[in-house]
Amino acid sequence: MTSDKREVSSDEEDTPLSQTSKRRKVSPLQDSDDDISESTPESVSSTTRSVSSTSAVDVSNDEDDIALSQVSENVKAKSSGDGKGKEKIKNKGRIETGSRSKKTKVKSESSESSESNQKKARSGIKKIKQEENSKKAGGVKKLKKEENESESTIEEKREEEVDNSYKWWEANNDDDTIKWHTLKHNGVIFPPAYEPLPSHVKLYYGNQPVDLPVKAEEVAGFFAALLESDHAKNPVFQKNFFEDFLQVLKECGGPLNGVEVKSFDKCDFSKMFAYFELQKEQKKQLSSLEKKSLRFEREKLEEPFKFCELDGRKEQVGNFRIEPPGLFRGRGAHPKTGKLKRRVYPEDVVLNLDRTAAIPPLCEGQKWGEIRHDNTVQWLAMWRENISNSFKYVRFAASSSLNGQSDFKKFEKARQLKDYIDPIRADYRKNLKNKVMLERQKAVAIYLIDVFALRAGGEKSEDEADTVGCCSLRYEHVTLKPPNTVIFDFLGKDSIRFYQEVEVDKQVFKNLTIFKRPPKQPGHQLFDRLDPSILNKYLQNYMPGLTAKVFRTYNASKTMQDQLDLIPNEGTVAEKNLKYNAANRTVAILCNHQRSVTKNHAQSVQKANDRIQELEWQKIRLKRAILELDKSQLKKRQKFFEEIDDLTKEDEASIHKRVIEREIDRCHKKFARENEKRKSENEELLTESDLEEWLAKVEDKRKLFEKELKTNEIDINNATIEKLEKQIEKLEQRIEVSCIQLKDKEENSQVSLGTSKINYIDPRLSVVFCKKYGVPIEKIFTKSLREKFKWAIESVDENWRF
DNA sequence: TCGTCAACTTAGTAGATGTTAG
DNA sequence: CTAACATCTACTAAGTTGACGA
Repeated sequence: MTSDKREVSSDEEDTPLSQTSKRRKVSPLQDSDDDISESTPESVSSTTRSVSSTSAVDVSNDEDDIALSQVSENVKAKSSGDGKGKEKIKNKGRIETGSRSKKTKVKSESSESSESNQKKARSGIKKIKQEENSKKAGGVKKLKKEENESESTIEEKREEEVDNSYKWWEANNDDDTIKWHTLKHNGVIFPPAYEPLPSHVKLYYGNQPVDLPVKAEEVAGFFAALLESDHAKNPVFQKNFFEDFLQVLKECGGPLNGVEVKSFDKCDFSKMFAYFELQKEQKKQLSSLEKKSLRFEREKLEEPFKFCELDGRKEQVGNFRIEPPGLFRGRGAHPKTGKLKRRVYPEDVVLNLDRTAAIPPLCEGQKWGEIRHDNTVQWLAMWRENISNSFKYVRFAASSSLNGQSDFKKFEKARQLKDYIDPIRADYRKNLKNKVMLERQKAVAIYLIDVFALRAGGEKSEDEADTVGCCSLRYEHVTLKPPNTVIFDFLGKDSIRFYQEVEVDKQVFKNLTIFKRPPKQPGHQLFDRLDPSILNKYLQNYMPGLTAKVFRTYNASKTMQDQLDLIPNEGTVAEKNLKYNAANRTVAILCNHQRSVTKNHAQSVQKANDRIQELEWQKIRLKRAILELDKSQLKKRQKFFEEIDDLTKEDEASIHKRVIEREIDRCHKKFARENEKRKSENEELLTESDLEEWLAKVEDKRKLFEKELKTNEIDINNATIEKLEKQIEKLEQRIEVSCIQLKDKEENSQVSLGTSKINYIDPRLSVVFCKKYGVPIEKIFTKSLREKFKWAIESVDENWRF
């Protein structure tokens, strides 16, 4: 289930060392590289070790640099010998995130004036606030925007339709700070109350059954349910779970039968686990009718929550169910993994809807945490979660107009980058030699982001998994191998490993060397003067709205376009589909989108290989048969018979064995199944002798194979050369198909195509591909993707290019 | 100027559902 | 038809980013 792709190290220890509340970055001494010697007023000291520069820009930084020696304690230092054993130096002064003063800003209510939004100012649109407007839903009239660069201004469509066929992409929707004018919905679905276990199912401590209070039993159950998963084997998970479990247990007065639960190791959850398994099994056993009616009930319950009304139109809601309580399943080496995720109640939930909307009813005695009317955001409800104290949102579905619009914007922005990318690239190449360290770091960072599709890499707190992106790369994540090879090895988002050995630009290599120069050491930031906000601010100078992540979108879509361009318009739909997937895969690899190999991947590859080998064997047999009919063929068609001795005797024997075993197995199964059926229909059962009979046939076959192996002679019952050749041809086709499928399977086993398809590849590329190549869109986009990308499907002709 | 954080986007996985080989 | 396998969806964790406040 879990693959080795995600690196987990649970042996991490926080060592409080310094009192500094802030993480300090370490900078190498000013660059003395040969390539910076021209003098500019700004020029920086070129003395290697001492900082003598008085130049404007970098002085202060240099002073920082001097302070280096003392800095190590302020630094998030990870000494890692083998990359496994990590040691964090924790910042003591960290503030507990929990105690934030909650300033509820009510944007929508407050007037125009408070919103100094540039976008608004620039576009000079009159905001139409929800209040002013809610009555005339749909009849929204906006002033036209004068400076919409790329788009021709389409006349505003004033549609009254209250269905979901609203085509926002045909409307002129220029303001996105106001997300809606009216918004009505029915709230959220809360998880069902906990149902206590039957009294015979218990946690055991040692061999004593423990009578847990209901609340504690629930928590124990969360763990029990995961008993056979990797989580339950993770010591951090166990520890966090157990702490929270004991806490809950204490709060409800301890076990009812006085057992003292102290040590995790003595807890035996297996009875509980077995019970859950049993329940699962029973659920599976239900008749299809029962299942159907259960499903029907569920649908009925969910129906009101599935949709909401936005500006008078019906739109789908995404995650309308509140997340149920459970154990937090953090990814990678998350320090909080296993902690109890508490139950969310109505009073924890903030609803967002318009002023005139009916407030969804609750049960007697319950009330919503807050009702808000904020039309500048696109969430319907939210609550604060207790693991990292952040918010969870109930939002629109992916197919909603609002999400579609932001998607569209995202891709348009990425497309826009086309027009700026050349100067940007020229600049960062140039700046690789900039005398100012900060500029150089920017240049290298953008290079990495552009070329290797790294993420921005924001700073993370100590109570999250230690993962990095570009700006947060540390000394130990980059290994330099002269002349210009770099090995990246770090954990990125979701603790997915990024490992690449690549050749880089000479100057980039040089700079990385500088960035790693002593006194820097493992644990120190490579880009000690950089963070995403600095980088993004810099990027904005090139193009409004340009940020680090746009490069990923741009490069992904650009790559896809290039790959699609290479595909010849020929072959079957299936073949084209395969080619599309290959293109998709290039992108996924670029973005490092991985997935874990499935539990039985190896096995299924083995199976497929066996299968192919068997086909080969059959083919060879047939060829031998031909030769038996006509020996002279061997000389005449050497090529045709070249693989005839490919299989060793051992290979052949093992194939025989496999085939025979499979057939025997099949006989047994068929026998069992058949009798099962007859039994239920009260027919006469097959007897053992029937089975014997089948097996005897297989045995005959086995003997035949055995003989064949000895004599090399094939039993040709009245086959002709022509017939044999026909069969061979068929086999060859099957072999080829199987090989392609296998290859595809192997290549895809660790690569996840979905993420790039959903988030990075401009869907219009896929639509154009389908149109041009006559591939049905259903082959490429699943139903939900077709809904999400409706705007692309309906708006593009086959000449469109990214 | 800086840190914080709300809001939105991107991410992999578990389990449901659909498909197919046998 | 059934099991095995592939595919899809729901779920929720984990990123990025701009706005905000001190």
